[in-house]
Amino acid sequence: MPELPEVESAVRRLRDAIINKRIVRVDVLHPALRRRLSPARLRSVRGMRVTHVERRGKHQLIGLDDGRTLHAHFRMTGDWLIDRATDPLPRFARAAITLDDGVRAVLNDPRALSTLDLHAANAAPDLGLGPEPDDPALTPDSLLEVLSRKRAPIKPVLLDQRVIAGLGNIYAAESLWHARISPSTRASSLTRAQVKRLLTAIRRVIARATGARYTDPSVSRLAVYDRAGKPCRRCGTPIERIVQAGRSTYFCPGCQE
DNA sequence: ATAGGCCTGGAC
DNA sequence: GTCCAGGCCTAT
Repeated sequence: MPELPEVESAVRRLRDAIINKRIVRVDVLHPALRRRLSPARLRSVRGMRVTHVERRGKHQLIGLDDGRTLHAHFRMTGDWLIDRATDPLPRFARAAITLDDGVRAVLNDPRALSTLDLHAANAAPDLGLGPEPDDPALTPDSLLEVLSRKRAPIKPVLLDQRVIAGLGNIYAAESLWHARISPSTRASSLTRAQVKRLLTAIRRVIARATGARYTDPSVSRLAVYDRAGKPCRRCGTPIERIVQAGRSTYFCPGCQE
């Protein structure tokens, strides 16, 4: 599910479900969660009240009233499903947090790659993130400056969360298509005009996806992602799929320079 | 920069 | 069966 827009949607639903409530029960339902913390430690959030729920990039930070922070990351296929403690658990439930009013937030994740971490009070985690796409401090010039030091192709650079927080494989490709920039262009060789178009495109793509109703990044409204062989919506040239840094990249060889 | 690993399901 | 997957870390 989850790039910035989908995580933002999930955070909003989670916030509505748990803010200012007390956690009365925590269920750890998949052994892979142990990779980050023991079930006993995760269960130690029982009894805490939720003070805030925030998103940073693709990370989710859940503030507890003892000062600790529960830190969730969906990786590839995670999502929050909000239901009631009396409901049957969803098929891919990996953890469940029950609140004092009977509402339950279920971490549902078919691939079980999601992570939950717990940070001590007064220990704000360093997430290693660059600016959010809508950060006013992010400007064509600041982005140009960062990209000028990157020798890799622009597409994998856009996946580097230290450059811009929250972009993932789909919206990086979509943004490059909108900006008419080839994903193979060396980041440091982008012109200022191209960087300006790219930033505008990123903001448009993210804003539009964030406003969309959460289902999946509904394939039909995507310009290039997963459209290999299909005609470019702008120039008709068949969309190509290549692999960069181990990830699929979709682009139009006809109108992306 | 690339490959492999984490996990599992779905499409073919 | 095989391949692919919206993320990200570690090792080579």
